[in-house]
Amino acid sequence: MPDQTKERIVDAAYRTLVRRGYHETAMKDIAAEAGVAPGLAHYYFETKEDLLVAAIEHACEPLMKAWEEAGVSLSGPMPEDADPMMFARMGFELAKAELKSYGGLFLLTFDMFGVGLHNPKIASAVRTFIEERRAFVARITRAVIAGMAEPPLASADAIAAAIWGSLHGIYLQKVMNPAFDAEAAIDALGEMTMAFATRPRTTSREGG
Amino acid sequence: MPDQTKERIVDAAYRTLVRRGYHETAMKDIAAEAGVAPGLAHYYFETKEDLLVAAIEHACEPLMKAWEEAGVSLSGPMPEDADPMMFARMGFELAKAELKSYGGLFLLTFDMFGVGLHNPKIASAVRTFIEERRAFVARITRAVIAGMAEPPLASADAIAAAIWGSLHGIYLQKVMNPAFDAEAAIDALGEMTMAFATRPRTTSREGG
DNA sequence: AATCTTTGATTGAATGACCAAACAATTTGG
DNA sequence: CCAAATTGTTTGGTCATTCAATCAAAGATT
Repeated sequence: MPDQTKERIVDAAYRTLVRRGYHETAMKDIAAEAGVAPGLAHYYFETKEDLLVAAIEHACEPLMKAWEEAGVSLSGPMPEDADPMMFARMGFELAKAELKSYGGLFLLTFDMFGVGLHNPKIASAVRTFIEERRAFVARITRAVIAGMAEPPLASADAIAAAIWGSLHGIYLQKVMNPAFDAEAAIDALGEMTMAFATRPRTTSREGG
Repeated sequence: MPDQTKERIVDAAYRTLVRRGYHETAMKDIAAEAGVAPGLAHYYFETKEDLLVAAIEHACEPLMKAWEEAGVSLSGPMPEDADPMMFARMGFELAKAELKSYGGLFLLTFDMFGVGLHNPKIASAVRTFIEERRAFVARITRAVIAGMAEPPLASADAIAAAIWGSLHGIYLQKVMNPAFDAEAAIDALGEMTMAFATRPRTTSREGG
């Protein structure tokens, strides 16, 4: 049952990498967790890097599924008939939902970011990871902007980068300090965003 | 000249850690960069972790100095006579200025975040690092809120967490992809924040 | 049906390299 | 002469990756 074996190794990699971190996890630890000889892990995955990427993709699957069940796909187009503001609101709700269920994925992802700082193969995976998610936020942002009384000075991409960045930063604070109230922070981000999106037209804007 | 030696080691640690990353840097590499025997690095710093923390604190010094010269201190009180909105605007300008000068510090900091995920000693340094900066943003936020026509639902701490998080997330995107337009993203964050802070009083807010 | 063959899956030990930390020995400066 | 500074080696352990050998199952051949 070769397929099940590969799956078992990826699954063991996920658990082990979450528990101990990339640099503190040895290939033989993952193999042991999978109940398999060290060599077999290399039979299926040439390098530890490949296993890290596979583990993250594997761990993202349920999240992707949850989004698609909510009618959203990371890379697909946004349904044109839907209210963009409703989509934005739903995005923040989903972001809060992630907090409850995907602690392990956060750890793994942030670990990947750290490794990616000095590892080209992982760095490219990181760039793809970020780009996908930022583009997703940007699609919603564009739709919201289209409905604004006074369009913002900033581009949709820049706003999306700021919003995705905030979510990332909030997750980071949560991972680093479980007592941190990430829900409140996401609510604050949502309040700011909504206030911005619904602000009335002004003839002269203050500031220089 | 023991003091200069210690300084030389910290400086070498900074350069080496930025160039190669924590896990790819050996104590002997730092020692070599400092032109010193491996044992001497351990003479001044018991563990590699201590050296990482020291290198970051060392690298933060010029940044702190820049802030203090601008009349701001990370932990001190905010001058009561100043216009809070002006402080907020200046904060975003300083955030943009950091982009130009402190690339190495970003790398080191993000590396520290990664290491901190599974290393208690570093994790505590990370928590302190984040907490200091978030508290700084929160002080400005509190002052801004005091001047708002309609106070926000979210607390100043939650808003500060969202704003600091956004800055962090923007820096991350910049580090991972130098072509990323981080200035535009910070401008977008600033525009959102300012629009939020200056929004007019509303009797009934939409949504629910 | 019985035996040989091939191929992929799997094993576990070996390789070659690395490193943090400890330590004993030496130098320097007061 | 002493204590702090400094050296460079040793220790005791780590690990990713390789590899030769074994195993199982599916055909192929007789």
